[in-house]
Amino acid sequence: MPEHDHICVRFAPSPTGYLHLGSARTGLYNYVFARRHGGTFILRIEDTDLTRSTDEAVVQIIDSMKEMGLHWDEGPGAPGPHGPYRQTERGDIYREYVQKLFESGHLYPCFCTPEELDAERAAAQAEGRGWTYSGRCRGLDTAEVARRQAAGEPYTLRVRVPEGRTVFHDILRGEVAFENDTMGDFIVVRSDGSITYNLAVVVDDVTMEISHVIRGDDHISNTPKQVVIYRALGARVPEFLHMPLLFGTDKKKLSKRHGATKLEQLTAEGFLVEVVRNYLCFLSAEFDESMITWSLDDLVAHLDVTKLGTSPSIFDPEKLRWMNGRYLRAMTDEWLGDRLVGYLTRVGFYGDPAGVGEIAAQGAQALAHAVEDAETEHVPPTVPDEEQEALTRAIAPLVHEKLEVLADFIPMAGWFFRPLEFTPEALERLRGTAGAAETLTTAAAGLRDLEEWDVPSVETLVRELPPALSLKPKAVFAALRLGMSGQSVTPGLFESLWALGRDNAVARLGQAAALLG
RNA sequence: GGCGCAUUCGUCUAGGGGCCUAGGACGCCGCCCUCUCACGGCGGUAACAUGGGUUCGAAUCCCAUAUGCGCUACCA
Repeated sequence: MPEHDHICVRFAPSPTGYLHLGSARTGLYNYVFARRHGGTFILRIEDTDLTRSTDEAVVQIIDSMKEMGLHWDEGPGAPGPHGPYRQTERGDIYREYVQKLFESGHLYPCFCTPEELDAERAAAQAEGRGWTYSGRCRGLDTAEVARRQAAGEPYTLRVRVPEGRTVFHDILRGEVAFENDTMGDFIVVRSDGSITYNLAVVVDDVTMEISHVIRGDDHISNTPKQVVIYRALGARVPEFLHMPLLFGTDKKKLSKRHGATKLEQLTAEGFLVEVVRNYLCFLSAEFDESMITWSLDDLVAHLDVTKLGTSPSIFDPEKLRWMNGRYLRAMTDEWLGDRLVGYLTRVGFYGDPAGVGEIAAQGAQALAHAVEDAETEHVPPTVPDEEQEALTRAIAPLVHEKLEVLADFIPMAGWFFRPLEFTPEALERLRGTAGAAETLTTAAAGLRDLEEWDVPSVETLVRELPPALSLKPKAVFAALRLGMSGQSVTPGLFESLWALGRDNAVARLGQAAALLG
């Protein structure tokens, strides 16, 4: 996009809640675009809606941005030449521009009351006609305006929209045209003196010298109004890029009903930010496996925002899971160990392995909700003791290829951290396994007497068991697996026994054998 | 209602007039590998919204229709 001397983009969320994944995606693309073209990335908070905006939401948005690694050049906490960066702090600027527009004759006062307008609108609706403002106050002469203002009649300021059509360029769709009479003379300053969204964005984008407006395509219909304002201001109209929206699996705009829609919840479920970030980028773009492990810098180097698709994409948790697993497997065991320790700490696993295990058994979302509750109440997570941390790192290689999300660690390996325990079903299964008691006692004795405590020795011993006891290997493995863990699904048997440590392994098998007696 | 945007397997997409009996990925199914669960490998299932044009030839161009979404506010 080289025709601009300086590329400057902005991401402008309104702080009415946490950072929605769809918005996160918009922020991402803005960031990538800015970095790719050596431009400036501004974070602007659109908090003109006082009733819905909260400072807490601002903090959350900032946290999410930081977690994704999206650093802004200018914005909250990063002062620059285009500040302030919250709309509520830009009142003087807006007033100045309203003055300008008014003096140049692009604005006129309108004394129509909301009631009158509503009535007109209702009438038009009843007849099945479209409605736009009639322009009744457009031709009021100055004397009358002065008289009514003096009388204290409330009024709004409307834009004198010119005849003709408004055409703008969208990078993804080309020329988009609107007939001007479909927008009517719209309000830009309310009767209480506050200004409306369409004016605020334009003034902000003009004063911030934004060269490219990258936002969701739900803004396409607003764009012609904004273009009219740019023209009235004599300002250069930026390039637009309206990205397709993100939907849930029911083809509706993504919302809380679709489960995880915010980054924090996804990471609490065991997804990695890096993966969520990349996944968000690859929607609306061609998928290539090598992209899975891309870093933010790779994204900047390879992702061409101007080649996105134009139809809405659906957020597919299944594919995200798969990508997460691929990413995990591409990393080293040490890396996985670090991440697991961090994740398990966050979800409170080390403080209560059994309790967290139960919650996790109800599903990743249940776990995420529990984490969210703890975090909003600022409950400090329990850090692992030395033994727990070492055990986690020792197990990491054993579960590495079995994990799709980090949370999968808990059902797969949580038993390592708890005393041996059986559900009635598990015990039943152990009883039903041929030669279980004999297998357990023999194995326990063998392990106790093993010369070297390493995986090959354990394996050799265990593999000698079936012929020695005249049992099928399957039966022997099943008995030992159940006997050491109380579960029928675990990481590899030999490795698990080894990781347990000799004493622990022998003790567990002994306990299990005792239960059968 | 008006205006706008969108429309290829269930999902993400490739495709920009003949290379398409439409390719890849997730999911799903089957087989192989295998101590459970997985990983991995192999194979399979499944789509051009509909109707008209234009053209020797259309998933690709044009027009309608349908469907979805958005805007149509003194919301952002």
